[in-house]
Amino acid sequence: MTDDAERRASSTEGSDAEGASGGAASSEGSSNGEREQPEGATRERDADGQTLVELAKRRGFFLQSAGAYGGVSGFYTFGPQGAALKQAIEDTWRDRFTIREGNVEVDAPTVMPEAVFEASGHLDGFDDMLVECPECGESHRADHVVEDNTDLEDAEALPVEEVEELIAEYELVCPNCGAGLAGQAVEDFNLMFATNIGPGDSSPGYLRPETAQGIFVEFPQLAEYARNQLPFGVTQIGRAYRNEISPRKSLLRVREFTQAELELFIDPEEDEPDLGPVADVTAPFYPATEQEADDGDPYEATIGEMVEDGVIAKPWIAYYLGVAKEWYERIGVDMDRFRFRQHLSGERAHYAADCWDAEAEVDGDWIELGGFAYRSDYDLSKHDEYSDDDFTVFKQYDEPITTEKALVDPDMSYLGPEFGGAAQDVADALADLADRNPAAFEEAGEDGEVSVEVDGEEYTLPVSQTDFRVEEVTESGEHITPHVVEPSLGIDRALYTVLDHTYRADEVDGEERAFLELPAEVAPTTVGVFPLMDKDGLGEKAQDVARELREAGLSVTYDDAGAIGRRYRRQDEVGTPFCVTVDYTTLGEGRDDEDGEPGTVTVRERDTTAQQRIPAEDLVETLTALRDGDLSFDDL
RNA sequence: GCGCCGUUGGUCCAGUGGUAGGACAUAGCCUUCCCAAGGCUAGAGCCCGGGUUCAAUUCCCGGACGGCGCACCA
Repeated sequence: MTDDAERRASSTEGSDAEGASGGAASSEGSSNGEREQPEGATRERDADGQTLVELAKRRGFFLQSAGAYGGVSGFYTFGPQGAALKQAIEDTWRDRFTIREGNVEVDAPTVMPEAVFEASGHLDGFDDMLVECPECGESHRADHVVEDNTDLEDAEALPVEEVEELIAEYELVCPNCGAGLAGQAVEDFNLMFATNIGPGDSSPGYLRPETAQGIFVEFPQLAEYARNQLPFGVTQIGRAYRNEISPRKSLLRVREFTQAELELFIDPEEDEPDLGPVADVTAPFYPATEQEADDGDPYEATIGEMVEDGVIAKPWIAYYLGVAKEWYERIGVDMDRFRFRQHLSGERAHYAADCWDAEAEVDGDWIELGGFAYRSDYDLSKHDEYSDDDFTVFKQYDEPITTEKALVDPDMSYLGPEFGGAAQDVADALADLADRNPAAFEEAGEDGEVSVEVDGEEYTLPVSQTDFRVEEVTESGEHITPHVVEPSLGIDRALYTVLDHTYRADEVDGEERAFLELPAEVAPTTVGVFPLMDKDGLGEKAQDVARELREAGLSVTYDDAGAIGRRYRRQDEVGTPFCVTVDYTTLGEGRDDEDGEPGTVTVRERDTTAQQRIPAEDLVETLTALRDGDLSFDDL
């Protein structure tokens, strides 16, 4: 999982002259403009990063943490709006990837012992040595500099001091400018946050750099819960931590973030997905071949086509790309600024057969939103090797297989006195020989002798002492290590992208307006309730309405401060899709009778600012249906 | 981590070697029966530490934080 996308994007699209541009947004006029717009309105899509960060802070989406103490780089606090939005996004992810897929969710600790990360490879893989050139200032991987210029192959495993000595000894130079690196300090850094478990430092622990290991280490028990039936999927939404050298770009590059991951455990020989539900899903794809071609471009295709054409090698990956595309669209990511990009061969981990990233264009750069990797049996095999537990499942054959098998059961009371310390090794060698070459026993006959070699020494003994025999053995199955399919999505980046992609600026009655076109399902607040003015009992009535809506489970904001237009704009800026206003007509005191029936309220839609009058007693039903997408505003 | 630039009410900015001003926002009152209107009023700020100086928000040094570039991103 890399952020190569960022690098690639900024190098091909030119440096984004950042910062100063001030005003909002680039692309004029909206595509997808099926909604009616206020007359004369020009609607701008997309905020620049500065506008968005300012809105986020001012309106309570997110802000840098601990500002009172100078702030700390790479950590953000979600404010009231942001926490609600994040929760809503997580809820839709859970709905789609856990519930609707029939998977189960777990919640593992964020701190785990060192042994877990030895097995996972993070302890070595995340521990890099850097040396900086005194002339040109470029930083290089010190271990790579040593490996590339000496016969040493595993400099990464050496202590920092030794690497420094090696650089001096071989008079190694900067790969960039050729200046000598001798005497330069080699800086050690580990991207994992380290801590101690319990008192003292005898039990080191680390904050997990990804949530996945929390699932992998519990595989033996999780397989038990799944009654050892493949395939089964385990999901987790949780925090992960990486001590990034240089956090950047607001929420897009942070030190603590939320991942939503699914680990699907499959039998690689049996389990294939049903592509039916996603075969017709279209998305922009950017395969490796297109990226490497001089005139290559992303292109639109269906999931089904991509599998048929063999571009997506693994049907399981294709399946989850389809699921993810619909999910991203559901939470408000603009599909005109979205694509699936295949990892280049040099980019993916050695165990990954095929790997695709979901990417979104934000502020002119393509950023990684999530990764879809076929991880084979890599993770489970590693934990099987490093831990005491068994990370396989027993797979029953359709029919039990009965074979003739040559077996020995040597008489240890003979072998012991005869061969002393080598007795056990001799017994093992006999078992091995029987399996490989039973003829050695059969040809010697009951009264013959058989010989095995252990550590270069030949041991000979009578066949009669080995209890050699050929038996029918019935095997009902075998132990296999499941393969893992992993869709892994970053929630924070998704949230930032949604804010960026749903930001709109237009003009209503000559006044500028900024709003978030958030899908009703994820909007932090579903409905704002206002009295037209806070007098003559309007306030009391509106309070009643708000209370009733809250009791029905809707997320409601009540506001009676200032002019009505101001209150609409407040809700627009945090993406509240609907506002309800109680006026004199509601109370049955309408002064001009053109304006609706007594007992009705106005419902105003955020995106068009259009209004409809509906009876107050229908509000719960109507707004719930609007939120859930069972009713469109135009049908009111 | 290196380099360049920056940091002034909630937000965005102006300005100054004698501790600051605006816009928007916010709160209160008045007005107004539907889109940031108007009037009056109020609260709220010079990132932190050190140095120079009679005096530092301002000048110098360091730090933190931010933007950009480089590096890093298993």
